Formats: sequence, C-alpha cells, structure tokens
Amino acid sequence: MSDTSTPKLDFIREIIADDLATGKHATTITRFPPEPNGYLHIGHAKSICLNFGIALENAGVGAKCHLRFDDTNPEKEETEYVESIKADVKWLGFDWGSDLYFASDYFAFFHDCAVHLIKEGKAYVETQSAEEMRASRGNLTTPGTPSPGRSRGVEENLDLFARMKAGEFKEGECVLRAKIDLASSNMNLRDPVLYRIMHSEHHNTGDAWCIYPMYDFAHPLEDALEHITHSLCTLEFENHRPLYDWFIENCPVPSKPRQIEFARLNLSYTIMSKRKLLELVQGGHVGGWNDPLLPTISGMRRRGYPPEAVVHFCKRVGITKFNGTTDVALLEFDIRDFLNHAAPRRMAVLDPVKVVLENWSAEPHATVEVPNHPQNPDMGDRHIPISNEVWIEREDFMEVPEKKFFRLGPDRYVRLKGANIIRCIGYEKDAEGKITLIRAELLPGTIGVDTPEGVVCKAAIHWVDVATGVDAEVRIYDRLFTEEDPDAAEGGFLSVINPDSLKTVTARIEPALAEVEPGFSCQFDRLGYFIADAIDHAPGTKPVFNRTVALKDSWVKKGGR
RNA sequence: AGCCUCAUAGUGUAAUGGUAACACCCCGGAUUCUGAUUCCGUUAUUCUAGGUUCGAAUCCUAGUGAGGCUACCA
Repeated sequence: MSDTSTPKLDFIREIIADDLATGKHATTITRFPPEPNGYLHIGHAKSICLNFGIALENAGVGAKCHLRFDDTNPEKEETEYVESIKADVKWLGFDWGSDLYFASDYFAFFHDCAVHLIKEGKAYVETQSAEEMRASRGNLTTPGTPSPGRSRGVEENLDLFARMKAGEFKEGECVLRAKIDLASSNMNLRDPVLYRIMHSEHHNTGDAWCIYPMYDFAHPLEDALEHITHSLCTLEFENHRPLYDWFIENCPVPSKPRQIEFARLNLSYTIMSKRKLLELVQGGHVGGWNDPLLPTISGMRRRGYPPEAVVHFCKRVGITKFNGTTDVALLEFDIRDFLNHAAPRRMAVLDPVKVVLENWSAEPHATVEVPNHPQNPDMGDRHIPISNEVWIEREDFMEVPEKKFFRLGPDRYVRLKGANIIRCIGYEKDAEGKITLIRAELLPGTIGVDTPEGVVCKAAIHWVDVATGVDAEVRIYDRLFTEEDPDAAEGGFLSVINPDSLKTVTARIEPALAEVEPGFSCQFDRLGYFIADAIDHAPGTKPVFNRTVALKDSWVKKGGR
C-alpha cells in the first residue's frame, strides 16, 4: 500500500506501525476501558477516537478495539453508567462489535494470579491498617520499612488469603500486597495492594465476591487476557507502567501488552473532572448528566453537536505527551463548520418588537418562499405565512443608528429575509423610552429581486409573522462551568456558576420550526451561530430549543484574552 | 526533597540532523437576502546556557518552568 499523501502519525501510531512492520505483532488490538462510575465527557471522546480510530485505520490487518468496563470497585459503579457509555460510544460512530467485556468477568482469573504470586513468594497478606501501611511505606525521600506480615510463610499466606475470600474478615482488616521493593523511588512499587475486602454488592457479580482487585493489579491482567497489543492510557499512569510490566512478567498471562501514555484533553473554561461533574449532578445544579450545560457526550448530543464534528476535533488536537490546554475555540470551529453545512436555516425572534406594515394591501400575499440553506439548493424551500404584522428582533432597530449599523432605523430600509424590503416610517415608545411599535411600509415587488435603484438596503433580518408565529421555549446556554472565570469568587467550583446565564426565554419562531423532529438542528441566528436543537419533545407538543454555540464575541472575549 | 514525564506563534499540532509549517483564534479587506458562510491578506513561534556537528527545534549536559507520584480510587 503506497500512499503518497501519508497522513502524519502521532507517536503512538508510529509505534504501532513499527510493530506491524517489524512483525512484532500481526495485528493491533486496543481497548477503551472506562470505569462505569459516571457519564463520559469530551475528554473520553479523545480516548475513544484514539483507540477505535487506530482499530479502524488498521482494519486491513484485522485490528480491533475492545470496549471494556473496568468495574473493579463495586462501591462506585452502576448499570446506568454502563448503558450510557455504550450509547455515547455508538453516538460517536464507533462499534465494538462482539468485543464487549467486563473486568468483573475475570475475577476468577485475577484470583488465580494472586494465588500464583503468593506461591511464588511474591505476595503476602497484610494485617496492618491503612494508616499503619501509609506510615511504613515511607515517603518520597525515605524508604519504607517492612511490616511483620512481609516475612510470613507461603502456606500461612495462602490460608489467610483463602479466608479473606471466604469472608472471614471485616473490611479493612487485611489486604493482599505484592512483595516488590519497599525502597523504590517509585512509590507504586512499594508493595502495592492487590486485593482489598469489600462486602458490597457488585453491579455485575452481585455478592459472589467480597475481595476485589485493585486497578494496578487487574488492568494489566485484563489487557493480557484480551490480547491487547497496545494499552493506551493517560499521563497520570506513567509511574504505574513499571508495576504494569511487573504483573505481566510475574503472572501466568497469555500475552504481553504494552502500556503507552498520552496527554489527556484539557479544554479552556471547561470542567472535565468526573468528581466535580458528579457533584454538579448530585447537587441538583444541573438537570442531569445529559444537561446541555455539561461537557458530557450526552450533553453535547442534546446541544445538537454533530458527532462527526466532535470526532474531527479529537483528530485535530492530536496525540502527544504535552500537557497543555486546548482552546475551546478549536472545538467550536468544528461544531460550526459541520453545522454550517448540515443545518437547515430557520428564523426566530427572541426579543420581539412588533412591526406594522401600513401598506400591506399594496402587495397582498399569504406566504413567502424561503430557501432552507443559503448555499445548498438541494435542501429545498419552505413556505411561511406573512401578514401585515411581524415580529422583529429588538436589536435590529436603532432609534439613532450608529455608523456601520445596517439594519432598521427611522426612515431606513431593511429586508425581511425572504420577503419584501421595508422602510421604517415611524415608531412608538413607552414612558421608559423602550420601543413598543414600529410602523413601516413595504416596497411592492421586492421579493426575490435585488435591491431597487435608489434604495439603500444592506441587510436582511429575521422576522416572524404575528398571526401565525409559534412560541417556543428557548434556553440560552453560555459556557457556565468554568474554573478560570476571572469574575468567579474564590472558593469551591460552585462559585463559578453564573446563575444569570441559565435563561429561558419565550421566542417567536416560524411555524416550520414547530414541526421539526427531535434531534433536529438548525441555525436561526443572524449574527453568529445560533443552533437550535429540538430536544425531547413529544410529537404534537412544542419543541424546546437550546442555543448551543455561543456567538463569536459574546463569550470568549469575556474570558479575557 | 527524591523519582518519572513534558517544553515549537495567543491555542493545539507538524517538521524524525538540512529553507520552521498547518489549523484555530485575533485583526484588515472583498463578496453576501444570515454582520454567517466563502475568498484574499496581516501579525506572531523553537524555554535558557553550554556542548557535539559543515549544519541542531531535533543529539548530549546543566539550569528553568509545568505536570505526575507518598489511595484498601480508576
């Protein structure tokens, strides 16, 4: 396969290509191994795209990517999370085929490996408390000291471990430790815990077990068992690699996977900590894990983000070991870019002012025909009703127009998008000076034709017919959950939520919008991108729209640049 | 403090000892029935100091800065 335009390979893909070229591996098997203790977020999307992407790219040699739930801690894991994770991976467009696994299905194997280590004199039962262990482990500069249990004989360890498994001990009474090196400069090697006692119900294995393996012990064994060739994880596991390799070397495993670390995704102004997201959900600060406010995959889905755009973004940020922070502007670009091509256009008015067309009878008509997409005629046209009264956006009218303002003002012209050019011939204000009504006249014969000679009309604005326009709830989202908001008060992350940002406004929308299907995205903002997604509404009821991508200027500048 | 890892425009990522580049962002201009899109253009980059070499972003040493590690979480 000669490819003149060889795509640039990141360092991981290079390693994999090498292993294939040198014959070290005949194929490549990766895995995405989430713990089902929460919903996936944009950071996980990067890992999903990496692992499943590599499998896809090497499909020619039978490469695969497993979906494996790393469920070794029954206290934090739930079936709800398993289902949401599957749905999110699918939504991103990836398929694990028949390769769906649970670490909990390997509990017997982990146990056998533990017994093997004990027999080899490489593991022992520890009866010190967690506090005592912490103390005897030493610290960054001083080596640890052996506990009495470290010199226990094999038979006694075997017996104690069997009794641990049989449920004879309470939680915390004892653990199984590997006997490695108490003086290692790598703390992970100072006799790490292999098994702890937990008398709790497991979402998959129920009460079959009361001892559960630790991540460091279980993960390499899971990988080896599944013949994973390249086990890709994030940078914080770098110091765990020697331990990973130690288990591979010292346990009876069927293959030798290699762990490779890459930098996790950090996005500016975005909270990506599972712990904090959990706190937001459990504290009732958001409507759930799939609240469009959150950077979860399900939240992005409800925002109307196209999955292809998210995947494209993940590819574009690349894979390195550099621990940086990606500007959300990169994500937003991909979202806008995909939506721009795919989203049909609709009109909506959020902050309405009524315009009365005084000479309505000059050109009587009931509907106008408007294209669904400005550049793509294949998307067709729609007919929308119009009468002598329409709503327009308050900010599309200026009593005293500033320079470079091209829309409506006294005695000025503007086009009602898809319909006539109108001229403002008067307006009314209330006591506070707020515009309450605009009087205008339409220019007959200006539908679908260029601006007539002698008329200055440089803009086309959104409008909605007063008689037939439909009301809909429009939720407006800014990027609320930020840890870097300069205006945020000090303290917990909750202080950075801007309570004013979650607004619900009643917008006037064109009737065509009231009939859209759930999941429909469209653009209806004149100024920037303003994508609506009809979410979760039953047929026949009014859709709820959420604004998904902030206007170019409105938010980012506030972030201080 | 010890060990491990990382460092290229504002941001992310290329360049694999041979002319430092791409995308985003920003700014300016043209077009536009969305102040969108599209098109054109501008600014700006190898952390520091030594060394190896004809030649260093790349290799070596030291320094600086950032991240990780002292869980019976993953």
